[in-house]
Amino acid sequence: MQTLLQFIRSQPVGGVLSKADWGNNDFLGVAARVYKPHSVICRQDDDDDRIFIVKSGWALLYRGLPSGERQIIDTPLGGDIVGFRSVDGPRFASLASITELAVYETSRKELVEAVLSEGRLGNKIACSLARLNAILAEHLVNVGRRNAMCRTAHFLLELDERLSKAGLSTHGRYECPLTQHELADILGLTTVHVNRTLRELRKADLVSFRAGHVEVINRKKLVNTAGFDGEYLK
Amino acid sequence: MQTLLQFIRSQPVGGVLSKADWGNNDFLGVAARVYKPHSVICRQDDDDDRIFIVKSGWALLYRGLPSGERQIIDTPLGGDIVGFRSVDGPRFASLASITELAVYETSRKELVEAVLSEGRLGNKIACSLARLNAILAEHLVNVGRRNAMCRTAHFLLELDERLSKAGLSTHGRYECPLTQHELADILGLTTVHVNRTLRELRKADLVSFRAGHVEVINRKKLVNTAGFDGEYLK
DNA sequence: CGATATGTTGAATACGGTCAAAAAGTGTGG
DNA sequence: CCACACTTTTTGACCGTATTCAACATATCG
Repeated sequence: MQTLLQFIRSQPVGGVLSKADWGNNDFLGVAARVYKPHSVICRQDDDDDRIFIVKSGWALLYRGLPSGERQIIDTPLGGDIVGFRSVDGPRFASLASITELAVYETSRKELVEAVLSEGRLGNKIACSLARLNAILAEHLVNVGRRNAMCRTAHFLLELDERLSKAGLSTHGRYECPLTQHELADILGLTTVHVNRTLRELRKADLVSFRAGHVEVINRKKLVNTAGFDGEYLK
Repeated sequence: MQTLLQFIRSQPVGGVLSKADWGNNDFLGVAARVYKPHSVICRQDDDDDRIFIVKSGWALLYRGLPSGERQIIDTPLGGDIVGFRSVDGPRFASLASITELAVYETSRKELVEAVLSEGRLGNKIACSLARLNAILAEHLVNVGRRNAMCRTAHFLLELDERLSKAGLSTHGRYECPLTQHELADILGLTTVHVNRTLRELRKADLVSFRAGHVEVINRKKLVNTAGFDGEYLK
């Protein structure tokens, strides 16, 4: 289980902060909160300045369009920062829990103050945002230049890699609470086509996703068809 | 013309750094460099740790795929940071100039050191990365959930907004050195389809892009069809 | 058990891709 | 200034992946 302290001490800052520096849970007005499954934690266009660091559980960060469609930007997992913006103003994405979700909450104001007075935290935040950048860039490549098969394969491998680090995936097997509809909104596809693509991936003995359980069957072939290189997740 | 000092002093840090704090051009081992048009400045998979801050000119940040296709991640413009990663290791994107490109170059090592010792810089970097995040997220929405028309319209409006801030666009008119092929790699389309889409946008009297010159014809209608809201660019 | 969300399948359609060729623009050197 | 090569833009015909629409099956949950 990742705590805020662990987050701050984790790579690449690598434990330069002592426990005494920060305390454990009560550092910079941070509140630990737990949300029920399928709660909306913050809404696009809201004007609060809360910032979240995911402790455990699954969440969705998404943008809704006037047409009613939505694009899921990311599925933040343990240790990920959500909601840090360059300036104050209305949020441009919503955050919702899928499973029960534990988060640390602080405010932009407080976090910026802490960053200003403690360079190590600033560095940690910057690195964390840089990683998120890399993930978003890869999602962009996925949606922009890979077909449904590769795209889906790639995302399932990304999840495997991200969950492995939290000990939530072993030997290519992990629990994934996403529905096919949510998967579609992540991959820029329709629900129907996601369904067909998953069937093909199963038939081709590459990866199986059924009843919330993902199982990588032939990693070599899967990595190859996805064109996956996990370097960007470091 | 945006200088590094201006970048650091710009919103949202807003001039909290005095000129004396940083000097002008010689702060943290920064070298100002100028690249010729169509130079490759750094390559995907290279293992150097250079970081760039764009001073002036147009650049492309892109990822190549095994198939030979590529997805352009962003078109960094004045003040944007390029190449900051969470850890050392091979780059996952290439950077190339389109026009003559002036950049400040430093290294990850030096920048991190500076961030650690000076919170205001850390905050500035974090905010800059947060803004880049928002741009990438919007690109993802664009490619994932908008059709060719909206997508193209949206991107041309984004450029208008970004260039306006640098004084490079007035009254919806700006010079854009991108080829239709490059535009295609940004939008996740083919060159042929970009060509047809631009023709339609022109015929619909929304926006015209010819011979490197963009002209917003009917902003209201254009904003509407694109579903554009520039909030994310702040 | 009935209601609602999720998953599955088929048939028809459309948006954007592929292939191919020509036209227009740009730059270079003789 | 023109000839030549090359890049960029434009257009047409055809094709394919993913969407749309519709119906039904299967979980899930109060």
